[in-house]
Amino acid sequence: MPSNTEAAEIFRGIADLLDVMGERFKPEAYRRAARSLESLTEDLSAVAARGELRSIPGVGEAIEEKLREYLASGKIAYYDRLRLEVPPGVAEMLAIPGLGPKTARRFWVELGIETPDELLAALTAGRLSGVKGFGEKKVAQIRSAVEGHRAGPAGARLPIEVAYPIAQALVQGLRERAGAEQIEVAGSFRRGRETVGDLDLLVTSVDPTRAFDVFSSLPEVREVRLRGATKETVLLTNGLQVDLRVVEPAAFGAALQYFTGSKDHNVIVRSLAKERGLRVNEYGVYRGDERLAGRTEEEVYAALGLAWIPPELREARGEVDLAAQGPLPPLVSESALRGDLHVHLAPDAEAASVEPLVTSARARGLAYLGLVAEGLDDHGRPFTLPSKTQERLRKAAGPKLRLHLVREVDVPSGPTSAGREVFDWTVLRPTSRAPNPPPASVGRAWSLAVVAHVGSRDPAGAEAARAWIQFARAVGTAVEVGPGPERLDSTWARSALETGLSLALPTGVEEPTGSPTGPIALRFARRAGAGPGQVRNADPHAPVSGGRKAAAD
DNA sequence: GCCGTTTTCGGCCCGACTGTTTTCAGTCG
Repeated sequence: MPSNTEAAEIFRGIADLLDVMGERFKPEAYRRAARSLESLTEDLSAVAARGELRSIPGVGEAIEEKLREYLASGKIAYYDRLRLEVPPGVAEMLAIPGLGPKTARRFWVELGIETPDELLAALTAGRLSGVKGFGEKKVAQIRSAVEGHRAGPAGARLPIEVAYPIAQALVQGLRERAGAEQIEVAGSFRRGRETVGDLDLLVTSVDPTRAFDVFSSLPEVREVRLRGATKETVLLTNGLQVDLRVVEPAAFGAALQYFTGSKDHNVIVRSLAKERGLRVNEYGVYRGDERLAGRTEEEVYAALGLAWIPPELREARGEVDLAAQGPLPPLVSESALRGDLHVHLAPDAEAASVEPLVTSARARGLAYLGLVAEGLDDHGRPFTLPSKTQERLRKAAGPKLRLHLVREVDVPSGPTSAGREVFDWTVLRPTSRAPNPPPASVGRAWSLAVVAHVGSRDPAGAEAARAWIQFARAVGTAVEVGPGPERLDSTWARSALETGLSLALPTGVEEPTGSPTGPIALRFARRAGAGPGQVRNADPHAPVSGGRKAAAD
């Protein structure tokens, strides 16, 4: 079964092989097409059926043809041919840090080394000593990199919810001890991508050396990879790579813009600058030698005639063209969230203290909570919130925080309509990975519902997600978006918004302060382009009082 | 191989860092 992901993988494979063959621009062209395919919300075959493959950024005549071939046969002959020319182990060597296409090619052509294993053997046998360009240090560096590569697949991307607390700890450490003034985590972390390959930290400081010293002595840091005048790269104990850059305040905005990316976004921004006789780099926007902007991102975009673009949208999906026409429509923000539609108390809620939940809800400025009063606990056992606990909660909440009772129902196996009068709304929880939603008529038995607990991180999950989004559309419910394998990510959020659905965002109100659920869910929604009007819990009124129209669809 | 209200040909981001070098090549982001 052809898939967008597989097509992207093939293109990346082609790019690697072309790299080794010494091609200059083709590899990047194939990689660009691969990135586009991955960010497509729609299935490739559907785009092909409409004859619109060429509308995908980076897809031209030649790549369109290869995509058609792939959809028809599952294969691309060009790729197979390249693989005959270049031994697969040579391309694999590109995955070794510090070893690029030029070096891999030299190993292959000049020394007959075709795999990482053969490279290690050659190093051990001393075959590289005396070879031009390979001094003692270089040999040691390559050896260490090859061994690291063999030990495990380094550089696996981390889910953002795993990276989030790490980033927070690093930022806090730097802020407290390094005398850093402005600190920001840039890169794909700031764009709110589902996974991050590394972290890019950016600080302003009058004393870069001190910042680097403090940074490399943080408990999370295992080793320093490199240190220059403006940049330090370290490896954390968990293997994550982190870059720290120190810039002067006058360039902070430009550096932040530059290192937030994405790559494709920056290419577009820079070529636009060129058209206008300007030049953009990480220090600022320049006309000749004159720096026009650099202190803030707003300033940088403005100097190019653009409105500021939220980081989550910087993915080269037309956002630059929009920003050239005027301010972008506002995205949902933390302060826009007025309630949480789906809050769980711990299963032993009878004993649990309810005050932290109420305090946390107030701190977040929430006006209402939809508390799951009946459903299944983490182990799938039926669970009812004791009425005593409900009472304690109501008392603690007071008049400003409204409590609503919510029922969480397994679909399609759970009950249908009984109990409507007791509960204010229903959370639909598809049974694990069920790709088979019930008919929409069943779903309409609820006055309002939120589809939650739909994951999408594997092919089976993706199929289920597609089906449940269709179901939600037919029923007129919102779908929950957020981090973790049990929620829809930003790509699915975009897909849901495109079909006219609204989103439900968890605020993380029931979790300890600083937990990543709320902020990440918000980033995913923003990444999908959601405005406040498209988020159900950005409505100041709980869905029961003002939102029955939502069920009408 | 892609792309185009200056181009259907001739561009394609560019600066930091390292190592091996005596002025630069390779890699990375």
